Amino acid sequence: MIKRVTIKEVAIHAGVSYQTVSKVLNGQGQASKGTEERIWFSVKELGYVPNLIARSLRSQRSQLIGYSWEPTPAGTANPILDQFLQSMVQVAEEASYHLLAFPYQTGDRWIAAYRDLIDTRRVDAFVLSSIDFNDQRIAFLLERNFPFVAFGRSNDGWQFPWVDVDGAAGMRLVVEHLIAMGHRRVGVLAWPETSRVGQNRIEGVYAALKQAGLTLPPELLLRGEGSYAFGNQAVRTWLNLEPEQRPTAIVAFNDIMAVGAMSAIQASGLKVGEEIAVTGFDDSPMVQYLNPALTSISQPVWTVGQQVMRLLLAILDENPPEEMQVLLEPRLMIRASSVRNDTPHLGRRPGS
Amino acid sequence: MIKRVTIKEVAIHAGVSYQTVSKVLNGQGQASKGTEERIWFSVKELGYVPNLIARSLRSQRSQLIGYSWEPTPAGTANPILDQFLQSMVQVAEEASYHLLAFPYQTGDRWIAAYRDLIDTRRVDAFVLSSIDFNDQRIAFLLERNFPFVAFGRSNDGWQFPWVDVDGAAGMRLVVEHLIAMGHRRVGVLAWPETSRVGQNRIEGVYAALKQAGLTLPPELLLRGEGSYAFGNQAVRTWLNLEPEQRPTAIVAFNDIMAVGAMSAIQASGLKVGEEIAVTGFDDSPMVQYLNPALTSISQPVWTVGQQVMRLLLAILDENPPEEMQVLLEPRLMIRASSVRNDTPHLGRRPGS
DNA sequence: CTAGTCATAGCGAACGTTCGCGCGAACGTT
DNA sequence: AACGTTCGCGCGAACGTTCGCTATGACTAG
Repeated sequence: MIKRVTIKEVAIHAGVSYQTVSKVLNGQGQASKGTEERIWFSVKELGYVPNLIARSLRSQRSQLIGYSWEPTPAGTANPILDQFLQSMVQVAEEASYHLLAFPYQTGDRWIAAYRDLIDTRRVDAFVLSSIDFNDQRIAFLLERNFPFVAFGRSNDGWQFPWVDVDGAAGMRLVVEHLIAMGHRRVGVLAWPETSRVGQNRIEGVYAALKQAGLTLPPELLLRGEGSYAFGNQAVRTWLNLEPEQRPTAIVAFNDIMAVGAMSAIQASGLKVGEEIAVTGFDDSPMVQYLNPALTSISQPVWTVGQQVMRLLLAILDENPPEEMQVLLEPRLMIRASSVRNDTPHLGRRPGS
Repeated sequence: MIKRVTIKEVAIHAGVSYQTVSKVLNGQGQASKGTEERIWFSVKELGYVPNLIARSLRSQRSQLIGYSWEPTPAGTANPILDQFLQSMVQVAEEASYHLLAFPYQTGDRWIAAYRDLIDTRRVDAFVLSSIDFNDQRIAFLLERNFPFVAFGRSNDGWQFPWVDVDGAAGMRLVVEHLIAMGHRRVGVLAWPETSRVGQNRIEGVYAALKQAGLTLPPELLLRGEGSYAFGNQAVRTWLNLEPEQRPTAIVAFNDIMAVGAMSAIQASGLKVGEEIAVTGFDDSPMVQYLNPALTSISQPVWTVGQQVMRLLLAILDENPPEEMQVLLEPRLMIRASSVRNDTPHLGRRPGS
């Protein structure tokens, strides 16, 4: 590798001390018009670029933001990773920060990962995702007073900066839509009770039902790990009920369960959309191409990523905004899986 | 933030010079058993962790590897990003390297991004993906003699380290499978001729056909941008041909085109799998749950990521292996979309 | 005319490491 | 007893910056 040109060589070339070059470069304005010009000329001439590591050593800032995320289990996709990363990286770069990816650790080894990155001064802050109740990462970082922003909420008692999508609002949209389509018995494929995200979403379901004077019978609420198999099995159970006991619409907390549900319905000879409505959550890229296309909730992932990073940069800049909590609205994507053919046009175009 | 403990404080605590501490820490073995123990004790006692930035400044290595990837267009998913990143990050960490993500740039602004990261000494190497013919990133890095490893091949004339999946082999597997299922007219939904990946794959198709004494009539080869719409439209065209002119099997170069194809077939009242076979490429997570499940080619993404990183680390370690080019075999996932119900069991279980 | 102010620029030090050199003591050899 | 080797460790310097203090000269105000 070629020898790099340093600030000292620029100084010699411009006939000043290297400290003066530094000042001009950082706009400290302690130089006459003439020397300033000479220095800038030398910089161009020699192709000088400041060494970020030396700068970091001096400033005690790495300009790096650590992020680690839960790998998706085999056979499932992470529908938001790409956008989330791209949006964060883009915003970060404008402030000459970069994202440092580090391995996800299970058990209690994650703590060593975070601690090491802090102690070695490798990162200035963290971004967290997949937040749950009593999230120990948050407890840890709060205790160490180390900067971070979370994608997702945790315990109500904890004060920390987060950006989240309003899952309750999303479910309200879905359920209101289904009620508008004439459904009265809605089956819900939900998360385990321990899930913070799941609790939020189920509240939205209850709220929308209540507003319409409806209830959710216990047998129409099934909780599971969000797999195809679970969705499929759950719906088979429901289809074995007496016809008037069956749900006429099924609301799944993710797309993959919805797909499992659709499959079970179709296997029983019923028509999804026509006879039983199905909805998902996340609006995974492929669901618009299913047959029928799946109604789903689309999260504003790009905005989430941007906001997370903007918030974090503001905090790092010692310039935190008033509002450290940002709640974003999801969008309902109405498609054929929840609309009967004889239903009039709804205003929102399905399919995109 | 709390004041960090430095090597000098350890030295004072252990009653030696800080340089001696450094030597013990790096196993230079210039210390007696006694002092060594004292130093280690002090390290534990004070909770000393070396400052990576200072170390970097001295060693002129950032221990960071830059990676930037093409964002997927809206409505499509990146089926391999998660695994690719996770596998790389995991291997990198074992050698105390980390991955630095930076924004993807279009036009010719990408060059500034790579140049800056090199010039500011922010990264020690790069990983490249989405490689094509005459890839200017490769030309640039080769010229600057800057370390990198590519996921994908480029011009045959260029010598550089890469890891790739044998797309030709993948297509041979698919086509041989279809031929074994009795198909003689295979329609191909391919990439544009300018695509390096596409060229490789189409060669596999030709090879398999030739071996079976078959040919690919020009009208059964359509090239496009890999979208649902393209796959859908192309198949509609084919279905308008005279019955004996139609393909009985359709091979798509990605899953989303295959889904478009399936949709067109089903819309025409034909049965996918039974009457027309369809296959995809990438084995995107959801395709196993389609109805019928889609036969596809699965890339060993995890292995690719590991090999890319191992190769890169070996190069950075000045210890490059003999073989700087690694070609990995994909797997054919046979599912219902390419198998008639009356076909005997095939040995490989569909569905996973 | 003198004292104070301001613009300009230089200098020393520091950030936290690692590396190479060299010194003194202990040890073994003749 | 004199000499060479080895071991253990300290010291100075360097990596490439930035920051704060100070020195110089010119200009301004009283």
